Amino acid sequence: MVPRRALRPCAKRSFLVACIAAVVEVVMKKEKYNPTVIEPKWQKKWEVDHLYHAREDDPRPKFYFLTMLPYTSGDLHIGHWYAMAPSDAKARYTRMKGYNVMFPIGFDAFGLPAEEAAIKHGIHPYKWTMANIERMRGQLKSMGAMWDWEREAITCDPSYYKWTQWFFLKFYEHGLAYRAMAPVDWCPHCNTSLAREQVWGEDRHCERCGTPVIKKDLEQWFFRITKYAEELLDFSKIDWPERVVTMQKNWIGRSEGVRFDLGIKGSPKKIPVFTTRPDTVFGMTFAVLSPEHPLVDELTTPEHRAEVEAYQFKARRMAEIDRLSTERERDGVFIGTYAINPMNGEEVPLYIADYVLMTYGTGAIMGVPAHDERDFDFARRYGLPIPVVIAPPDWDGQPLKAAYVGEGTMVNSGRFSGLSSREGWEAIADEMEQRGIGKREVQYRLHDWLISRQRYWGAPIPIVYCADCGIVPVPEDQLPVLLPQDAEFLPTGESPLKYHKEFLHTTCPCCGRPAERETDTMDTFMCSSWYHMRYTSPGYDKGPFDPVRYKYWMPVDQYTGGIEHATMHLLYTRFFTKACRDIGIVDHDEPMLRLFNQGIILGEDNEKMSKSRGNVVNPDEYVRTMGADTTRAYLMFIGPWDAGGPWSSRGIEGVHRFLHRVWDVVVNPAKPPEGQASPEEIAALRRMTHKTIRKVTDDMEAFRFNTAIAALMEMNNYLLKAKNTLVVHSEAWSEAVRSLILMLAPITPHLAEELWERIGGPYSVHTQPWPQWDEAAAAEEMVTLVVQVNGKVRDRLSVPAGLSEEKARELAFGSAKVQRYISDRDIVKTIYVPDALINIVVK
RNA sequence: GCCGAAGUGGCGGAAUGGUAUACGCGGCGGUCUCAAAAACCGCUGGGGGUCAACCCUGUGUGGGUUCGAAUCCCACCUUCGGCACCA
Repeated sequence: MVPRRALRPCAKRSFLVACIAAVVEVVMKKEKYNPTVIEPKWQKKWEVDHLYHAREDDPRPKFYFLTMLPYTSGDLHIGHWYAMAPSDAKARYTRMKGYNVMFPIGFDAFGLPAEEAAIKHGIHPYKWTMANIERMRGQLKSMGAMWDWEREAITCDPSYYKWTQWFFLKFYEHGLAYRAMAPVDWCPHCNTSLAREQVWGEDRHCERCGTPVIKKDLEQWFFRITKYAEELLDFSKIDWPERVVTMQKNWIGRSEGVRFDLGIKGSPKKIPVFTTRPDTVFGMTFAVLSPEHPLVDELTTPEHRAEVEAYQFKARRMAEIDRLSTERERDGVFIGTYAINPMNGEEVPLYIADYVLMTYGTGAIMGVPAHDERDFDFARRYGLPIPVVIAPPDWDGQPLKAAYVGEGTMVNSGRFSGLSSREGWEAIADEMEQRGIGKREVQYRLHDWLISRQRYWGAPIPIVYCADCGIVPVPEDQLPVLLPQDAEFLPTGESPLKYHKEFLHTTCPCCGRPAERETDTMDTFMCSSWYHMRYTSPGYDKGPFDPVRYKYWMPVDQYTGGIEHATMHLLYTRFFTKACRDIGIVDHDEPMLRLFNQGIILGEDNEKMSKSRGNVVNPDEYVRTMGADTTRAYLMFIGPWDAGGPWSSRGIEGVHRFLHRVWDVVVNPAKPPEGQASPEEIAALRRMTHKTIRKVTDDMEAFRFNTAIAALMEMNNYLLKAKNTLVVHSEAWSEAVRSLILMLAPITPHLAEELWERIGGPYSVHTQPWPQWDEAAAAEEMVTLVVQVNGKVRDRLSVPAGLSEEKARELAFGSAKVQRYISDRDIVKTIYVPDALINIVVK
């Protein structure tokens, strides 16, 4: 409080004026909208009444509405609000439409930031995470969303990760989890390996910290997601945004081709290669192995060995360090051996080059410079011939200046010459298959999912390594493998588990002799791949979920969240479901039937919000000053939800004013003299009400919150004018007010509940059915008929709806404004769009 | 480079073949006030006009289809997002 004497004279005066105004208001009984009072009041009541607890014995059809769970980073920012408030509005709307809606919430609680905090501030990750959850719960509750808190799940809780480990064991048992030595992406800052999906951008940086990654050879655990590559390309059972579907398709990267064997001069060995262009095989003038190809050593002749090994060394260093160069030279080294083209018996030099990746196809390719850009560059560099075998449509027979990768007519291709490249593709593939030297094959870009993380704060991988028994899964009845509480966090970032003797040393579950535990933990995306399953029955302890309740709720009917998870969480969770189905744990194919991706909320300066830019919006502040309802409604009003957009502190004030005016319409209607409004006035009011219900219903269905709110604003503006007229005494007025409150309920739940109570509605507004519109009441009696001459608007006429064409034409031709443009011209024709427009075409 | 989305007043946006700019912000004018703020009421794309009627023009740029195009087609430009030698 400011001491009284600190007030300057003018401040003193305005204080007095404010006091007088307040007194006047009380005397006049004009009550003001006060969200800071009504919001906590209703939140408390809803909680006490378990208003949002979803039950399985409800007779209405079930609807599982889910929003991606938040990560326990510590503070709820406006981005969380943007993801959750509109989603809550849609869930509430769905409930009012007659569904038994479950809208759960939980926390994604494992992960690096907790561990970083431990290293930096000496606070245990568990404590840090739990404190954050406590704080976030309070912030989430201030939003007034209809979350069923009784279903809350926290992924770092042993009662949760026990089942994460259980899923791992099931996957292992069914051959879907395996351990392999592989060159993996390693973040030198986070000191852990990463899945391919977590490495981003041109410079291949770590998704979390931005540090460029390096390659490291490590023994790691993988999930066999590639087994599902083909099925994951099938989106026919789900209704997901095209954007996500495209991204997943590209990520999986299916390509059809032929795998065939190249011969080797002076050796019975074969080199399998993969190509998507078997039609170009006669244009092969060299072949290339990846530097890491297992045959390199054997096929390198002594006189080339030194050079080859130097290149291999260089390639390896490149893979580890030099990842920033975008303009990579396509160089390589001849290894002294010749490969044989099985189609024409030609001998071609065999190279190694780092543009051929060991991780795709067979790690070896045929080099067809005329019809592949990379091969073209390579052949140019080493002076290799570039014969054309697919003639471009208007080819003049001259050497190509660039690779031609399109379709054309086959030339210089033996008996295949003259075929179109498309026909030749099939013909050559057929011949290779008949001769037993090749086979049609589908390749995917997708790699298996690397789940090992060399960090502490994750679910331990339930595996024991025994000198005698090898890899031994921890038996189910010994789950969970608990994370030790007393771990030491080293600033080197190395996993504390490695140095925790009691954790590391154990006995083999198989033979009972001393053995060591796996010290890596699981990728947190493993935890979030099944959290939606857990929500169906969170306390259940005989399995990850209660099969009966699971069957009732699953699959998720509507999922919402950010697009950034398109090729990570959203792909993993689909894989997870399919894997569980094949194991027999679940009986459906897809986890989430419909998906909606919200956009990103930007700072007031139209830039991405960040502390360094100083453009971060704190939702708590707005909740304190303007209320949660205003903040919710404003976020929905900014623009289309999937587009995101910049925050505006002026914009939110506009929405706040709107809510004040709603309050004014409902709580403080004027008192016009007694009397009856005219039938026309009543019809007009009803038209407004029913048109608005129709518009808002359509918009809510399609997630168009911005235009729904605009329609409610229009209706309220109408009511503000009407409230001084006699219509306030009519049933149409009560209907209008009721409808307005009901339509606001999903968007501004506290305000709606308060107003609903004040008009005497039965508690709660959120259990009321959504209002229905009457098409007849919504229909316009008079419409504006636009009169055009040659497509230019020349007049606007107010006419009764449903006007006949003849009558419309008569009126249009009767218009003086129109006559000016048609009087001395020939009328070619008229076009009539009922209740909208008439266009007179003249010459 | 390839793939995808999008370009509309001063700003966020609305309109997906038929009145361009709904709704909100901002701005201008007014009411209330000693004054200001708040609130409320008007006006508000640009240019012209005897500032009235009215006219011209206008949805990234240039073409096209159509009686009529922000909307459909072609080419280009810009911005954002995804992919990164995937044979």
